[in-house]
Amino acid sequence: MNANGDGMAQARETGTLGKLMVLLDLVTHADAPLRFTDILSLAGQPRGTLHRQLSHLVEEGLLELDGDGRYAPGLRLLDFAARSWARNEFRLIAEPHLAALQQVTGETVHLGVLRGQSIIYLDKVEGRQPVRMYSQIGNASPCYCTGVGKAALSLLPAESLADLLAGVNFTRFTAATHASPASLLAEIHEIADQGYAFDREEHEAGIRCVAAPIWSEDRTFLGGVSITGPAYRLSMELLAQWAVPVQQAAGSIMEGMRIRLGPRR
Amino acid sequence: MNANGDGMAQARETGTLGKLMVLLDLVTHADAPLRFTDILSLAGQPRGTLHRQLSHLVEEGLLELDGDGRYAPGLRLLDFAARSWARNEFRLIAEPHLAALQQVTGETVHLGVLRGQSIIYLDKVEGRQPVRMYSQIGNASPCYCTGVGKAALSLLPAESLADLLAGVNFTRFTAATHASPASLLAEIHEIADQGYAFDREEHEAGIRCVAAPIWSEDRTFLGGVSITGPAYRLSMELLAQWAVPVQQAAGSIMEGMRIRLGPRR
DNA sequence: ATAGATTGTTCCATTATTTGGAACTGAATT
DNA sequence: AATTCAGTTCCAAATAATGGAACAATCTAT
Repeated sequence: MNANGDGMAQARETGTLGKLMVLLDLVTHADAPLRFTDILSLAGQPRGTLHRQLSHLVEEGLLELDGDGRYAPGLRLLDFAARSWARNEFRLIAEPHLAALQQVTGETVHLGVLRGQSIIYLDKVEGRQPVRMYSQIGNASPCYCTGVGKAALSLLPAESLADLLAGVNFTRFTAATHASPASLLAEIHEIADQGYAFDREEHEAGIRCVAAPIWSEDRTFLGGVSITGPAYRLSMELLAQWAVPVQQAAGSIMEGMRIRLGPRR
Repeated sequence: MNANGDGMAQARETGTLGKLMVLLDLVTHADAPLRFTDILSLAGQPRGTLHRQLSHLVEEGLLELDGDGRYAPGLRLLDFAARSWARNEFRLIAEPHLAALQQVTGETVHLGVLRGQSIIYLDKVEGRQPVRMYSQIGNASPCYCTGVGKAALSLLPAESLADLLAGVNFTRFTAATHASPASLLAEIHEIADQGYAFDREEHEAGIRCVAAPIWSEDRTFLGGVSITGPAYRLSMELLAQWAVPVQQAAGSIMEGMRIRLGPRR
């Protein structure tokens, strides 16, 4: 049934929009296109209501309904996202610095921002092979097991950090994934001291990274840059050496933001 | 089925959602982030109403409000789009055929779908240099001046075509852009006969392409594949030769759809 | 083929949300 | 200090969303 697991996280105050977003989330997070009845049981809404809601989403192009009555994410989302990405100021500022960092290390470079409890990857510069485009960009990953995520968390004041972690559901992706707030907190203090973070195969087995935090003057904006690669090629010693160039890249990006965005607020 | 006998074009029946989408459109189509007052004048809504609507969009992450009170597209759109793209069945089916076509010609290959009066580019395989990711993917381009667009239009029955063109605003991007439905219609008949379409620098000066149409059995789904490149390298003679491989790729993709999606619809 | 179950769609009185005018706050400008 | 301008909050009235129930269209198992 509507086994929502832990607690009611849906205390949104966005009225009609909030209800529709829950549906959009359901459909876009599903592994395969959903039938009307699938959504019915997941959303727990009356049939009539759900039918109208889905119709509206389809009419607006946010969902698509195929001939077999299956609902899939709509292509209008792509159009919105393309614009959102192309004009994103932070990404535009960071772009050249990411490319430079990739040149120096030869490995894949990521740029991410903290949104809620997730890191959203805004850009990626890969080494050899051509990019499979949305492979990582736009992806929302957990903050507690990614380099960029932990770097961003290390910037938060203790109280906000506690609040944020209280809502996190710790999924163990690998043997190295932090399983509780306690062990994560200890590492985050360390990260705050040294100014960079590692991902020791915590999100994906065989993948390591080193990341440095990026923040705005008022600490409203939290994100990071990282260098990622396979563990067989990236020893922990090598990663530790790369902490310096990653921090420098982060510094350059912050400088770029200061200049471009001005001394506001 | 649109049993809409009378031609109420713009009257969307999506209630609250429709109004919010207008705002999202405004903000994502703007050249720069908009202030509250900018949106106020564009949207023509009462202040109180607009304020609540924008707040809801921000709270849901569809818009972002920076410290200077400027509204920009939200990053949640990226997350939605990444999923929408990654799981898109049509794109997954077409992917290998696009790569093959790129190998044969060495030029950039595009995959697009007709949505309303626009072509939305779903994928892109580039020749040499690494892809700048959202450069084209997700982009919505006019149907009347792109190869994929004209190929898709050539599949429409006369009446639907007339209806669609009635709503098109013919912007002349270059000297070669069709300026009226009349000249476009003539070319579309030709395209329908021969089974492929050219873009003779109609959208962007110096850029040519040849495209072949793709459709589902019931002609509900219309799209196309194209090979695009600079005019100095792609003579019209060369493009004409490539009509064959492009049509073959389109055929393979349609075959893939038939197998994967079954004889339904 | 037929009955019965399942799935999807439409209707409409009730209920809840949205609306929009107006009054309020705070910052920038004169 | 006075005046505009930009943004926010409030609440009765207008409007849209809700959800139960009836209806229609498919599927499934005799």
